[in-house]
Amino acid sequence: MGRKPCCSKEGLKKGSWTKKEDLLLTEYIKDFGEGTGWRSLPKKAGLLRCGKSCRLRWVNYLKPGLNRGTFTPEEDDLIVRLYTLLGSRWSLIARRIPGRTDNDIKNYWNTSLLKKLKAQGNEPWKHKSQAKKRRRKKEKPNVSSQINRKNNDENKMRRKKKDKIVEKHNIEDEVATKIEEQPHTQDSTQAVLLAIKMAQVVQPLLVKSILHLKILKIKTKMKFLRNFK
DNA sequence: AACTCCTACAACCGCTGGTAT
DNA sequence: GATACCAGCGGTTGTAGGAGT
Repeated sequence: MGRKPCCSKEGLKKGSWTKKEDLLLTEYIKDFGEGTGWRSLPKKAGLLRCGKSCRLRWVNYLKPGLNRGTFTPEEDDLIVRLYTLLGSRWSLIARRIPGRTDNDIKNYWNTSLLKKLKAQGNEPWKHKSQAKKRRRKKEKPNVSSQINRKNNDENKMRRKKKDKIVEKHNIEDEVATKIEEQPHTQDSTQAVLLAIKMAQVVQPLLVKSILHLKILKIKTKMKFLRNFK
């Protein structure tokens, strides 16, 4: 049984948002907050949009505190460094740049920054596409139930070690902070070199966190098998 | 003025992880 | 354990508007 697509329902509006729609969404979130569930929000707010579309509009455009101005050299520098280390994990990068959204940064990267870097002969590290990686996984024949089963097992384990995952996030934070602490440079060649250098510094931290999780997974499995006996 | 091309960015789509039942 | 739902993420597409001819 497949999942119903959320945005293909008949009667739902697509395309650019009108001022009236923006107002309805803003007013609703002002009154009831973001945490009421995006799925049900459009109906409650009187909008003919899907929840996903509402979320995107709010997060990327209407949310207070967004910085919609041009990117500063400092921001460019930070984006380059974070991209070199993290790849296209835009949400993670956006969290380190106040007022900027993942969509903003992604667009800016794809339309301006990448070209700028290429023109200067400074192509940053190429990271494997996350979506392609995901799609490759999906291409395996008839594996949805296997994946689900695997996911469930992992979910249970994850619940047990939630605290440990928090530790991993702390390490990621530590890494990002280390990058931010580096002095700003006007020259993008230096920025890329610095980023590579930083990647070498923080790599052991990330490897440590990944290994940590893998060990935990094995330990949990062993424990489960012992109990099963 | 009319057309084409290019750029920037808003919005969409498909997917995954987390969670509830 | 299986299934379904939801929120969020990242790649891609659509399009408005500006620049060039």
